[in-house]
Amino acid sequence: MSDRPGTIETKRERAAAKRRTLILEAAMTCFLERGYHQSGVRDIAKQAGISLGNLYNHFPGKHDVLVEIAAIERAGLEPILKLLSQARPAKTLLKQFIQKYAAFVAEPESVILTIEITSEAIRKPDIGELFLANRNELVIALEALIRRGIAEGDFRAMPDPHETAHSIIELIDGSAYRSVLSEIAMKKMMGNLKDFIFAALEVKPRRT
Amino acid sequence: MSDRPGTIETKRERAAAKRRTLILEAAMTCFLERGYHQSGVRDIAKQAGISLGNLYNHFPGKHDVLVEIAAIERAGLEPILKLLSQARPAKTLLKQFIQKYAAFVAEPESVILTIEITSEAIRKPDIGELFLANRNELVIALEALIRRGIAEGDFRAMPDPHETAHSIIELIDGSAYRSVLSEIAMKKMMGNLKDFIFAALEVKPRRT
DNA sequence: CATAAATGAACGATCGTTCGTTCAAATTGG
DNA sequence: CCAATTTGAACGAACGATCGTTCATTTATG
Repeated sequence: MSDRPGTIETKRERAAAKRRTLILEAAMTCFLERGYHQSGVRDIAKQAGISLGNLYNHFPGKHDVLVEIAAIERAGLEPILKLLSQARPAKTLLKQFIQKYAAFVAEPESVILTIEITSEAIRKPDIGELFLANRNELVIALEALIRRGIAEGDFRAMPDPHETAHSIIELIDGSAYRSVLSEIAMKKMMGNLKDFIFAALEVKPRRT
Repeated sequence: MSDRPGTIETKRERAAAKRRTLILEAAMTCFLERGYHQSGVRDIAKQAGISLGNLYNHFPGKHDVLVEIAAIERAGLEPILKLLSQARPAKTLLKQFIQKYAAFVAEPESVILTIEITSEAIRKPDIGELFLANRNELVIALEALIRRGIAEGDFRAMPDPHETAHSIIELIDGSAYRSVLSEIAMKKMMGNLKDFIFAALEVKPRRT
């Protein structure tokens, strides 16, 4: 009974993991309030309630904090990915996808963090790749849904379902940005958004 | 003949104006290469080939340089606005608009500057308002074109042409961002882009 | 000669990071 | 099972660099 390395180790690790998430949450708060470049490492440490030096015991540097946040942020897409893989009618699923994805990306937190991350991604390859990888996962899933919809006769045969999937996501993203930057309720945009997307996808016209 | 204030003034003013544009171009170069927050005032001055202090004879501060650049950047939209007000068939005009606007916003310079400006606009109201004002001008013009197209029977009667105009622009912007960030030629996206937009607007389906 | 333009040193603040130190907890030796 | 030892989390002063801005001074111009 002299050594219970597992238990002992996890005790320390648990504490360290707790500190890490504490720092990440603090950093996210700072980045949201002041922006990435305007947030000093001291601000993050103070917000997290720990010392400046200790932050560097948990993260190699400021950049790595943002990388981790970028990873966490897009992890919120998982339930939406789950939704897309269900075996329900394509139209129904697409409608639900638009609703849920729009609600997710129209959160002010999400919009601001995404802009912050995007602007950093221009010159930091690791952040850019992370961003694109997550985006692509979503596009692939949506493309599969569209292809199924075409096969089942719900959607028209469009030239490039992959590009169409991109377009749909870019459309929702754009609306979400605008709703936050112009302070317009996303609710007010949803009607047109669904109408626009379905008009672009459906076989039949709206009723002339 | 001791004073010819008009001539003398304009001579000085011409020189000053030249310096101003020189500084703005230098700043744009810096912001593109390094980003706004990573570009120091010294970098801009050095790039412009003038002294640090002299920059402050022409601009109150760094922030004002970005404001001016934001104004210049979006001034490039004027020819596109002109296009939209022509008296040609709505379909033709829309097609040309998509082509020209896409070509304009898909320039890497344009994308990077826009992201840089957007991320700054979140917390700087004057930049945000400038950005939205220019954007709105474009939307209004496009909305007018869409309404005309509906009246002339080219486009379907959609619930909200203003929102539709927003959607079209957001769609093109989104594609442009992606073409730059993912290093995909905009040309490859144009086909789907036009197809998507026209499918969303047209009265008739594609041919079932 | 008066006035505006141009200069770069200097300012205080803040940046991201490193450092030596402290100290409680974990591990080991007896 | 206690004492000695090792570990690494926590700290905040300190570092050099750079930030945006100001200002006294020099240079050029009308």
